[in-house]
Amino acid sequence: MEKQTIAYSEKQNAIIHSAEKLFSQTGFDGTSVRDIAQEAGVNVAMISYYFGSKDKLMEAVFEQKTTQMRLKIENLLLNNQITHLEKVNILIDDYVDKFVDQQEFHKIMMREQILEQNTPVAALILELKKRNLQSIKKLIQDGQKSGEFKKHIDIMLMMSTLVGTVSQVVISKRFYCEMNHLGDLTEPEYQKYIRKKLSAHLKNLFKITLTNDI
Amino acid sequence: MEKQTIAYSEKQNAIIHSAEKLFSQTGFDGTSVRDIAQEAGVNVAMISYYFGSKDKLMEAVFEQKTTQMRLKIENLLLNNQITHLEKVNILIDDYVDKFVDQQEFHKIMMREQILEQNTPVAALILELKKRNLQSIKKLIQDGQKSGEFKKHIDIMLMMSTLVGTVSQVVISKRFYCEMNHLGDLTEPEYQKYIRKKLSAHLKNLFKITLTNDI
DNA sequence: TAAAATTAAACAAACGTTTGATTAATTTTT
DNA sequence: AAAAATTAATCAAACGTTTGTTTAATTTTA
Repeated sequence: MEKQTIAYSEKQNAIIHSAEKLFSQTGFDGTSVRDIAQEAGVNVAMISYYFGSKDKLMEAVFEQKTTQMRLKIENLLLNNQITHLEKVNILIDDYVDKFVDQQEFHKIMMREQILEQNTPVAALILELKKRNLQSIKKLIQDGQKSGEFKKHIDIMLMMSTLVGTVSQVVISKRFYCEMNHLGDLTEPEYQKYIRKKLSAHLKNLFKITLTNDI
Repeated sequence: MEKQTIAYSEKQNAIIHSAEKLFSQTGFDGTSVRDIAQEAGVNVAMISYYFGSKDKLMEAVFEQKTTQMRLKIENLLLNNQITHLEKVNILIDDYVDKFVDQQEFHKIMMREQILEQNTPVAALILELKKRNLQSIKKLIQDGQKSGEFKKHIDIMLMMSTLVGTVSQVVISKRFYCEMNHLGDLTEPEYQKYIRKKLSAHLKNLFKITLTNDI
């Protein structure tokens, strides 16, 4: 029984979108419902009217985003035309793209993870991470059975390196630009740049960690 | 002209310590000055009296912590008895220890980095990161000159992997325990466990990335 | 006794939410 | 088809709390 995606009206989408933007920029507690209403161009009351509360609005943001957020691993696992390392590489690119494209939402997610709370949102994050980890575990184990990958691999640690490296680079944009003298890059230019860098860096890390090749 | 550390009274230290704890647990905006005062066992007015404002209290937390936070790299660079890779390994352990020991403060730092603001606190973080990166750059370059390290190394990316992996593991404690069936570990036991895991994992990553050895 | 520390009380401002009224569109009844 | 009833959307205003900060009085310290 799949949970069906709720169809929102234009105004509801405007509210969700504005909330995502402002939660990302100033945090949940740092953003007032009046800020959100103004950004979305609606009356304050509409937030309670449509979503019930500020907390429920946050949940709505998560419900909508997490459904788009799942890695495209299920189909990938069935493909027999490519090696397991190539599958890993595709996953890396997929993850980097998702994080860079949806970085506003990912910043919200990161902050929520740091707060160790038992909110519905925290449960959603945990569920998403579990699902992704299980799929990747399967992929790695297949690679091990075929002899393509090493035997002893700590998948949790490798995932932490993947997720951690990407988030670190994305949230350190200012620092990264200043240190590498990239000051004049526009946002899309910077995104293109780090996407490439991150992809190559992580593929290399995974290759030398997973495989027996030099 | 070194900025001298301010000597705080017992009550002032209690306030700073409580603020650090609560900011870490519920965020800056999610923590009220009354919460802090109660946790510290002082009157609300004492916060304004001693620190001027809630923002200034946050700065005081940072001022105090960031001075303890610098990597012990300066002395390390002068040591000629050990290889450059051994120096890198010491740095990794130092960083892992600092992050795990001071994880409350590190969580505050992470959240502040995600908010892209131009606060005094953001400036302090940037300064700290710059200083650490410069020292590590020096260490890597020395290793390259001696032929111990490869020629083309993206130090920013490697640092992002170090910082990112550690933070990811620390903030994902619940997820990590559940996935690895470590539910019954006490906090110190868990810390000991991930400290060891992280250290070995990162040393391995750095070795195969930096050196020409297999 | 002068200075510093501490307190309860008060402050305006901002917070999330609710209210009652109004509009416009839709449905039901005549 | 006209009239009446119902519904959903929208709004300004107000609600009761909580926010960070200040005041003025009191106690403690030196």
